[in-house]
Amino acid sequence: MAEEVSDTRELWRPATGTVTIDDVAAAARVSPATVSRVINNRPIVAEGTRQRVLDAIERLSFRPSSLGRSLATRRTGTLGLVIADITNPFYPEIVRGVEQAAATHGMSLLLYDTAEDSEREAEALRLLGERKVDGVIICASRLPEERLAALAASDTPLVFINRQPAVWSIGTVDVDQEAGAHAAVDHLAALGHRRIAYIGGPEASQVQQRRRAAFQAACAAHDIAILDHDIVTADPTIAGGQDAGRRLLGAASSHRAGGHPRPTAILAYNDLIAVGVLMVAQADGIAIPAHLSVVGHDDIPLSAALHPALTTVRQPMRDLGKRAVRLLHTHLQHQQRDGARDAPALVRLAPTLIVRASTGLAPH
Amino acid sequence: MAEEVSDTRELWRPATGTVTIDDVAAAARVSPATVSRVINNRPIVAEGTRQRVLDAIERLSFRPSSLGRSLATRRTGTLGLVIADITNPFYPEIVRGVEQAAATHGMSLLLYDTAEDSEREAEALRLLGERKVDGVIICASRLPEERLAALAASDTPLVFINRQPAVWSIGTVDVDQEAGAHAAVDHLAALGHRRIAYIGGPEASQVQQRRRAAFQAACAAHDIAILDHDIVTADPTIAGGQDAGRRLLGAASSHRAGGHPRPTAILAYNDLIAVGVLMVAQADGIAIPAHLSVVGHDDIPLSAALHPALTTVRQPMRDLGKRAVRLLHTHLQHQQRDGARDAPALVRLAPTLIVRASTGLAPH
DNA sequence: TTGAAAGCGCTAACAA
DNA sequence: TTGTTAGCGCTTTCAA
Repeated sequence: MAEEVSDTRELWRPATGTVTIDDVAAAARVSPATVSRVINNRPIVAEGTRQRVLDAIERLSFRPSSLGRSLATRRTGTLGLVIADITNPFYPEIVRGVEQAAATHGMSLLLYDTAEDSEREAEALRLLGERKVDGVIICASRLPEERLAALAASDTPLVFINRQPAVWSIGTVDVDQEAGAHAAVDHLAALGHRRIAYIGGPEASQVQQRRRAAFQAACAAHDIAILDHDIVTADPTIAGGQDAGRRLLGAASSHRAGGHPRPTAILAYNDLIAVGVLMVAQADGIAIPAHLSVVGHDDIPLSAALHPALTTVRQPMRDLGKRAVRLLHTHLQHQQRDGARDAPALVRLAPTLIVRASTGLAPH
Repeated sequence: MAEEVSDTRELWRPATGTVTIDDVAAAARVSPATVSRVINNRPIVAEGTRQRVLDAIERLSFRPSSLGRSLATRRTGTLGLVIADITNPFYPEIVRGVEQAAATHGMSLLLYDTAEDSEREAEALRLLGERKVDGVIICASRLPEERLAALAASDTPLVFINRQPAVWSIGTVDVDQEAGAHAAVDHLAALGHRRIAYIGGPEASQVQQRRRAAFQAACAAHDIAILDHDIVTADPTIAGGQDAGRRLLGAASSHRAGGHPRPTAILAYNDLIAVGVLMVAQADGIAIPAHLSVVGHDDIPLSAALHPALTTVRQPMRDLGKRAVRLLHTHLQHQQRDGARDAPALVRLAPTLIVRASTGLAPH
């Protein structure tokens, strides 16, 4: 008889396509509430009942819908991750870190790649607002403060990677850019370099601003003067680096030969730019590191594979991702008990200078 | 008076935290249905009413919850994307393609990075089953057919990238591996190479199987004999390539000097492996391409930046992603009109041999 | 230990 | 053109 009923159900169901908790309840001759208790491992279910329910679940191959559940519990088990450029090898490492940490808590990832476009960043934030994710991690936000504030007005917990916004948020995980730039300049100074150029990245990036300022401070600390035209900016790509490299190296040698001999060392905003510089230098017959030393930032896998291998300020990418998730997760736990909002947290990780073959003694 | 009411509402709301469609309806003095019509741009709303509703939405800063909507419409506007390894530069390009195409249709991306682990792939598929995404794209599935069949039993439309499974699915987008391997071998043969080795990737990868088979067929077509120990496998990483390179190059010269002189050319499963080979060759003083020619697969950005730059069989990564979304999307449209299921589609894209500096005339 | 009932936020007939 | 009503699939008091 019970078979009859469940059979009928199973015949009905294919019409709509989905097996629901009510189907399982009917098949197991219990109430939906009990099925809910079983799938959520509530201990207060008689063993016999539990088995009957589990059987029915198996028989109907029931998959509880997270939509219904989310609506009822106000939890989606989903994290939003907004990143600036997935094709820049820096970011996949962060995604990996976030993904792993999220998986630990059984959470899924809604990914938005903004392609360094703040409009798309805004759109992603808008979409995430509707999707009621449990939290959002923004990696390398390019949005101006005002717009950020407007979008962050939502009640979704927000964690930033590599940006400390003025707006309220759970917190920020970033890297001590000052320490990184100092280490790089110290290294170059120790090699005897007195003329160092800096190739910056996207001006909208807080990291870029901090790296440049730290570079200037570090040079000052070493009594190294910086020529105005030795600070340039570039797209944070290999092509951008080639372009900037040509301006920095080509201009000096051809247009104003003798006027401003070219710098003996270059610090780049990221490794991709540094790689571009390496390429144009080699094409121009400028020997690395004999004639020119180059230092990057990030330590993407590519950097170790190059010839010469790139000296760079390594960023702990995976950790950035993991710590961001941890921040979010502890906040979510906290929030459940008491609704209190703590002050924004700041987790600052240390970079590491990785010395490789692209830096050497200053020429002369 | 209306002000009074909405004010009261606004004071109430913060308690629960969310503004709902009912709040807006009350504030605008219309029914929830009308608010729904407005936010979905249904044309049958009087202009005056629409304005009142829009005002209320603005005033309460109402963000419709996609959870409620999804539950009611049975559409989530979300795509699942399962990829094998986000840190392999091959995949971010595909993610970018998928993301862009998905954004075109206003869809979001649930990303799962399996780290080349089929258990995590299974877990991702399980999670996606509960999340009722509108469709799933699996890029480089590593799951054995049986398990895939079990998991694919779900009613979620499935599109594969770079795998043609036996199980039913919407379809597959892949690359003509045979054409790629043939082009590579033709190129090497034309340069006079008669001893070519192949370094394979993950055996669970259908692409790997097809590339190796095509390599063998192409060699046969050129009357090139393949030595057994000239076919090896490696992790699809730079480290894996270094390892395989050492086995292939080191073993020949040291252990059995004179017995089997080393191959004069190597075709690698992917560019990362090829880069690893390049590195150990250079470390061992084997000149590229004078003593050894190397060809990779993919054309990741790194490949053009190397010295020597890598000759490789370029895969149209972005297009793979875009076409996969297109397949899914047209299916979803189709499905709405008639529930008919078409036969699985197969979109096969052409690779391109990119000749660079890592290949040259065979020695002698 | 179990069930009944209400409700999470939205849409979609059907009426009016 | 608008409102009423009934769900979508699940959880969760409160009673039994």
